[in-house]
Amino acid sequence: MSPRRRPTLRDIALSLDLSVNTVSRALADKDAVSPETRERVKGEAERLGYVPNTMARSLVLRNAMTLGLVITNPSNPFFARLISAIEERGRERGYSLMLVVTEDSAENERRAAEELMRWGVDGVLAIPVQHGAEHWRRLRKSGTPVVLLNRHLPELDADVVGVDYYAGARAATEHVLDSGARELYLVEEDLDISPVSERIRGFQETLAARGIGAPDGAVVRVDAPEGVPVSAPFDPGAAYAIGADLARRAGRGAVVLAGNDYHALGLYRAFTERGLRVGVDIGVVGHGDHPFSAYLDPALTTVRLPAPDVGRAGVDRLLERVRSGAVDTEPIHTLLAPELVVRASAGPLRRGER
Amino acid sequence: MSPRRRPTLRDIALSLDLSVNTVSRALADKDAVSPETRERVKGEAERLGYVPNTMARSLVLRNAMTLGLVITNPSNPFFARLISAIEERGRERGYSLMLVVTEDSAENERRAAEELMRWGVDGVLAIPVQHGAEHWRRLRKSGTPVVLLNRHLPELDADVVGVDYYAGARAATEHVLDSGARELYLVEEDLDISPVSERIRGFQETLAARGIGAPDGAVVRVDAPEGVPVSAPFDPGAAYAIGADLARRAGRGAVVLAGNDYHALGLYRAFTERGLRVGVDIGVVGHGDHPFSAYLDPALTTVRLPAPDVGRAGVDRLLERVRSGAVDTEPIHTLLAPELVVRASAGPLRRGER
DNA sequence: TGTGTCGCAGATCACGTTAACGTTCATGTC
DNA sequence: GACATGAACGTTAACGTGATCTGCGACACA
Repeated sequence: MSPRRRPTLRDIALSLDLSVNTVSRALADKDAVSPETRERVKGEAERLGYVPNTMARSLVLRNAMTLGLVITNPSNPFFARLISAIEERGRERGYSLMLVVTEDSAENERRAAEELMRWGVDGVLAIPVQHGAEHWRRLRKSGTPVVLLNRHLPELDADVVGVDYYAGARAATEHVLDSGARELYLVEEDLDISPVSERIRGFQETLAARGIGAPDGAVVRVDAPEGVPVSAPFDPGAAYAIGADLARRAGRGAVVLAGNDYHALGLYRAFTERGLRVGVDIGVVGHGDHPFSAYLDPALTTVRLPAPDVGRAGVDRLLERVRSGAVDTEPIHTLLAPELVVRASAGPLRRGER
Repeated sequence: MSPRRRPTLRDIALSLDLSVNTVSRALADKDAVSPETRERVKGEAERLGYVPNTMARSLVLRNAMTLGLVITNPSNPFFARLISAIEERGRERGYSLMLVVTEDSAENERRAAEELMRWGVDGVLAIPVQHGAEHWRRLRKSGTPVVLLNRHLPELDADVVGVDYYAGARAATEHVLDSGARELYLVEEDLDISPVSERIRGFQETLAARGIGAPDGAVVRVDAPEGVPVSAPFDPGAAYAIGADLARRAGRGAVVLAGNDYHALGLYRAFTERGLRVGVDIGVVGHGDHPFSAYLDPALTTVRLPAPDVGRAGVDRLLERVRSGAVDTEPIHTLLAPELVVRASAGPLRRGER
């Protein structure tokens, strides 16, 4: 069977001896069409297997009914859930989703913005890389609203929908302090992004507020995976690597907070291999509540992130911008509250005698 | 600043007193344009911030330069990596990606096919749900090639690019038998899809080939998450739930093969809670080599899936169909080889006295 | 000088759709 | 019978491109 041309309104019109316009109106259920004609048109459309051409429609209506999603890495479980939530919410609202993956490369992101601009998407949701916002500005100047997801961008005054990582870090830190621990460490990815800096701030301010001094080098940076093959998933390896050092420095009863659960997992192994029992000799708290975390041994105390809420709120905010056409009014920041999930990995610990 | 209309070819033409056509040719680097004119045009385009309109171009060129990806659940780590690889490969080839998430719902999938048809995408990659292929057939009949990913669909004669799960299950089973175990179980999701049936076949045929009888109910089905909230990630819970029963039935030295690493993780906990030491008293083998698996305690012996290769091969096959226009010729099945990763969870086990 | 050729540009049309505006014709009203 | 009304449809233009054809001047060559 030859892949023949798709039938168009014109084909229906020709076959019924009507004008293209009448056919269009009939199918769109607009008035100025008699019931009989409407039926005939719909029947013929069905018979011919007519499918409307969205691009042609978008061209004349000047709206693409499409949202762009620029994401760094779908293998981050939080981002994966974000994708699902965004796609679903958009679909409910009648929007298709164009996805671009940047792998945290500024150059890729620049090209992504350019491409979405060419498509004339109605709006863009982006988990931005840290540097460069000129492309986002250009996008907005052309009338396309941009909503930042999960990460704040100092150089760009745009709406942000994300998680209150500061609160998450505070809650985790306070919980650990309340359990009696006094020697705390924070392991974070070496990325200059707001979630990391906010968690660090939450950690440090909580300690300061309690008048507790952090040990030297309490905040440990883990190399961000660099030059990794594309689509490489998150990896506990980097945190594992620094776990050895941490195991040496930390006294009994110390607790290590990790910027994400994968890091926590790397620490588990590093500590276990050195004979430290997680949750007994040394505490670990994660961040993210990844699907595996509840099933680790010991079950990981961590901070649950409201991924579906962030996704939905992001879409809603974006569509509100699309609707109002107000691209450049005062940006709104929406930070959704995470929730501390207390399990077993943070204690009760044996207090330090060493 | 008002979100003013995007400049078009016409604006450049007007401003330079040229025809739209000449401007188009100049920007497209075609001949029949003098070098000076070309420079003037490009300069003006730059100055006005001109961005070509992909939809208009696609309309006249009758190709969308877009691929559709229909996926069940991005939270499956294997699928997440697939998304990355597909997006990247497509982008390298100049194609954008339209993503639709089905959450394994046949109705969603039907609508996804319809929507992609309306967009007139050049080709579709799909991880199909088990039932109903009429919408894929319609898509192909309209000239849009469809390549199935990871799952085979008996009712549809389409290209398939996936993983040789049969071989994966064979390799895992043989490894376990070679280690001396004789009591084997297989835990699989209760989904009627080819990866599951192929793994079951590989498991059973390997046992049969070695003349080893499988215990009653050796193949255990785990409830597929149903009615779960959208964007729910994979969950070890279901496997954990049946782990209790398995722990009772299985003798010392038995080994449980799991259909994916999340199931393996659920089993870890179920066994551990009952005092069984994984890798010592009872073996566990996973499938998927999820990023957390190497760091479990004990490290999970599992089957590594070549996600990036599947993604790239899928795009390549699809684009070959697009190029040749041969939508209905003999379908090609490409099964990529997985790789057994031997770690600690499958033994050496204590042999069964019980 | 005529003729062919080449470089460069404009004119025209097409892609498939929707919107604004016209036209036709039956019906109703006074 | 003159005129307004309104339903049902057609005509035309437009969205922003790209392809094809045509036109025109300059130049080389016989």
